[in-house]
Amino acid sequence: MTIADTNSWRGIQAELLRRINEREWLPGSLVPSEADLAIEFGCARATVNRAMREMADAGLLDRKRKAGTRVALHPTSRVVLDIPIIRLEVEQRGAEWRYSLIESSAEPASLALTSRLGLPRDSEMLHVRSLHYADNRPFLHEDRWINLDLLPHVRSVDFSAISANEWLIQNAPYTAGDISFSAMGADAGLADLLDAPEGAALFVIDRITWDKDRPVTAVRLSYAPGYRMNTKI
Amino acid sequence: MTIADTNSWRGIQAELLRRINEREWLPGSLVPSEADLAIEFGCARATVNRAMREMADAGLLDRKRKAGTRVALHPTSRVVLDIPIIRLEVEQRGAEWRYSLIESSAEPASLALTSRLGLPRDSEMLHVRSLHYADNRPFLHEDRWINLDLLPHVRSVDFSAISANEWLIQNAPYTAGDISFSAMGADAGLADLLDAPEGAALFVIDRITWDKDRPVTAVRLSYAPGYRMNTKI
DNA sequence: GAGTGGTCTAGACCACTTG
DNA sequence: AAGTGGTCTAGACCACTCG
Repeated sequence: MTIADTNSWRGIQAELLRRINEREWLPGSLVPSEADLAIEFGCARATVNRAMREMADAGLLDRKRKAGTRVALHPTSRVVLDIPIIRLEVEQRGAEWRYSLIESSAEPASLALTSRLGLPRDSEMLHVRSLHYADNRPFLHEDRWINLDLLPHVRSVDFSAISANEWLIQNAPYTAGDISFSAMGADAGLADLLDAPEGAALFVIDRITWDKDRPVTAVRLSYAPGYRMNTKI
Repeated sequence: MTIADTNSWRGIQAELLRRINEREWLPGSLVPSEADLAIEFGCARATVNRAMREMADAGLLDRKRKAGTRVALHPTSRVVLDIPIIRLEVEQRGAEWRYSLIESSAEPASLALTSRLGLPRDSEMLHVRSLHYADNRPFLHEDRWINLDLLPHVRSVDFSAISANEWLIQNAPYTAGDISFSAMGADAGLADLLDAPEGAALFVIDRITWDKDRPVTAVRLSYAPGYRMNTKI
């Protein structure tokens, strides 16, 4: 029928998606077992498994041993965001990237921060603030705290030559991270830096990364007004 | 060594991740071929493939035939967001969900919208606006346009009884979607509806869904101030 | 041309869960 | 107890792409 009706796993996946999309298989209903589908499509069971596993990962199917496979009741759409290095993000937009360091100094971190990170209160951390530009217009403000216990030699890095964002990606591996996205009104300081009116709505990303339960860095990225983060389903 | 050093694909993947995280394999460097790793781990090549494929999907490895596999230079972190039905999102926060329809009427859509959707200009679409509440406080404003050509019987749906969000998920399959996230200041109308000051920073999701190149619906979700979208890496 | 990853097979055993 | 998905194997052929 379709272009991909070879008995490849992609072709099978496309057919299964069709049956779900066209309501041939209703939400919540039991679908045939891998073995049966393998017979129907004339292929090995592993091929059917390859097709269905991805759909289960994507939340379209619910699979349980013995109980079999069902079409998911609430197909929560799963969105994948790629968060690149800021320099690359700017350059991908066809703009020229520029960067300027505002401040880099070791300071005792706030109680709010140390408690979130599980560090002793008043721990000294490296506070790095900088601005990233796209075509000489402010693009985002990076406000970062780096764990000096974990990365002591970061004290001697010259963050006017390389952005903290990029240095960390290349030098500080992490195993987990928490991210949150929100909207905030620009305070006077941010408004000035981003060349925006005070109170302007800013898109904000807060991220904390961990290396096996030890915090690496906490950062807030505040984008200049008008920024959109795009993706596809 | 580690807990999972059985020669399962998970164990192998953990070991590969360790080599990357601990800089045993440097970014950009060539890693052994699947065949060599299979010998090293004493398993079948398919098992190594299973471990590495996922890492390539996640952006940690770059794989090319003949050229081999390299550790990615810029490990762009990949974030997965689950976007559930709004009712479930509210209930998952432990709040009581309530919903109120503001408007539902067939109207000619703006040129901006019809051109984005690839519809004839002045096409009539169903415009549905509603408010979702969490514990009786405004949670988000849903402003939606539905393609009447594709879904003619939507005219007779009573959107005061079921939210457009939920009705569409259950009745209108889609095959693709564009999503964008941004921050916007609340205009007078939204401020009033969301019980927020005018100009307050709102987190906004714009989404257009398609069923094989035919637009299904375009929606803007404007969240009340303070909303955060959280996830993990 | 040759090396690498992409995929498929036929079979096997196991883990989990339900009846 | 039995059915289902999860995984692994040994082998095979193919597609791609680099040298």
